[in-house]
Amino acid sequence: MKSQKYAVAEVAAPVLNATADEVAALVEYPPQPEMGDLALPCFRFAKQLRTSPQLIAAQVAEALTASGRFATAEVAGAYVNIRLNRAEVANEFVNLAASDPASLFSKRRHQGDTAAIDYSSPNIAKPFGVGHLRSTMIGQALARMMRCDGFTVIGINHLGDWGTQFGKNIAAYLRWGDEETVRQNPVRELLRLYVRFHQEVENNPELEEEGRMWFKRLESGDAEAVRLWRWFIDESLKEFRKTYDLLGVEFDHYLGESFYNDKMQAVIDELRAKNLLIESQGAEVVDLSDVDMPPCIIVKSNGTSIYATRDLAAALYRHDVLGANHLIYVVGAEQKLHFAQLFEVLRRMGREWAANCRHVAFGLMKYNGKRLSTRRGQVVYLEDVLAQAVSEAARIIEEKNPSLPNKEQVARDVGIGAVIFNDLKNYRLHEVDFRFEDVLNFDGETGPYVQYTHARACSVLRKAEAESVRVPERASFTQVIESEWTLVRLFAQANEVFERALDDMDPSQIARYALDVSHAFNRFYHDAPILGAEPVLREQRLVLTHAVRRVLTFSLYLLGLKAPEAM
RNA sequence: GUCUCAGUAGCUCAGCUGGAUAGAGCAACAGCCUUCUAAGCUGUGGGUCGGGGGUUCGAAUCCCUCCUGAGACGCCA
Repeated sequence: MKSQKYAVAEVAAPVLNATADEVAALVEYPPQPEMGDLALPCFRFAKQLRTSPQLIAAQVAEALTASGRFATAEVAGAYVNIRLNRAEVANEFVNLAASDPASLFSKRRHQGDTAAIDYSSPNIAKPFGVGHLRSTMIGQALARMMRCDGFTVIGINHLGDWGTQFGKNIAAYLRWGDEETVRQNPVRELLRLYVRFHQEVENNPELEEEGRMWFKRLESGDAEAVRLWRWFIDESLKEFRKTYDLLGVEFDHYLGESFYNDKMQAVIDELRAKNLLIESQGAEVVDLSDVDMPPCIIVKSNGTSIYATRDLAAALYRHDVLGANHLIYVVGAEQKLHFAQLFEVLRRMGREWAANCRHVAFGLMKYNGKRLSTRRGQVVYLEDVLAQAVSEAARIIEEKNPSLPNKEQVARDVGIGAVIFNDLKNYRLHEVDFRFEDVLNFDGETGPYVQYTHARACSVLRKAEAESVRVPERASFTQVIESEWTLVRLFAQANEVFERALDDMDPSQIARYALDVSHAFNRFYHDAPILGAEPVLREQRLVLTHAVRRVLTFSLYLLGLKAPEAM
């Protein structure tokens, strides 16, 4: 709709003694569609032009009408309400949506840029819970959105595969575990041992020392410690990959924290060489008091490094070795300060690309209003949630469409889609309270609703084919009824929605858009015959249906959902 | 204590860089399948936009203040 806003602005600007860009920024959508397609409020020109806003609006309306570029331009108080030439706009956007939905959304503003996105990043030997869905799916959606906007995207799974917890894991395993049980159910068994460790430590404090001892051995390369550690990683990854396969999530690199063990000294050396390190309470830190931030600890008082050092090494690796000039971190909001410090230190190290680093924070996932504690063994496994959603989808298919071919696959696509969409539809910074009743409800503003709408559109197109009705590549629109026009307007807004979603790093805006298109199509489907319309109208409506189908497929793709053709 | 984020209908949330009577979904109730998939469509009820100030022609939106909740605040990541 940008081009239409600008067209209005071009004509109105001379009347308002302002530039077209200034005016274009003021053009908005009227609250009620009956008022018009676009509106220009004229209040703020009153002072400069020394006339009433109403009079200014009248002059603007006159100029817009005289230009002949719009269907109507009417005054309503201080507003000018503009109606567009429906057939013209429909010809432009419906045909574009039908032929090339990616171009409908994106102008590929970032051709030539490379972005490394850090997302999902679960901890080894810990469960993959519902909480990990957030980083995983927001990251996956952003990866696709950024790729669509021209970025070369590098997806990185920054696995938590290092730290003192592995000393505890090893100690607990050696005391109470056995190979066979772990092999059968690695993550659940390792968690059980880990939880037991924390329980027993209450009465038996020397266990802590045992854990520390095993981590020291691991650090110094002790064969037994390294063997067990690697084994935990392998077993955990096998399970994680199963979940990623279900979700359809992919990474270019699995690079755990341990990968940077030998890359941190260089960071420390560089910071020291650049005189950024100062001694403080026995530790070495970068002082950030001049930007009102607490110091960033680089070397602990016991001489070892810390996560900030590791993250600096990882950032340098992503830029210098992987060639990324934009670094994106899809990590919980609780690490906000840490990333602010990290980016500030990078800037002080002279890395001008620090300005392109972004922490895409998200709110905590709670369960029945409570925070889950892995350490206490409170976990809702994502694989259990997905399985329940899939069986609910299967149940509904059995009830509504038992003759559907490919039932199992569709149940998977829909059930998993419901879980993903439920997570992506809300603003990422909000905390989400995970509740099965919400996730397993497939009515209303849900993934299955969008998928169902897509399947409906597919069904019409299939039926056309079966009746040997040709669906042309493009149509020439003549008359456009209200319910069609709502769809056309949405297509015309796709680019604005997409760019805002990307600038805000907010997939929920794509999800809302898909819901809007779905609702508009369902209304159209209900109101107007498609196949039953007379030939000229039938042709337009089939192209419109095809456009809806492609726009929904594309939106669902961006969000990481499958688009079954029947359900 | 300081900082950050959030507070909109019974519940879950939209509301774009301030703009016209604050919108959806769920839940409740009432309609719509001899016609392209009813996982749909339509309608009804439901709101002092946390409270109070301020800026403005105009504030859910910006500023101040208070209340509530969450998170962060040096050797976990």
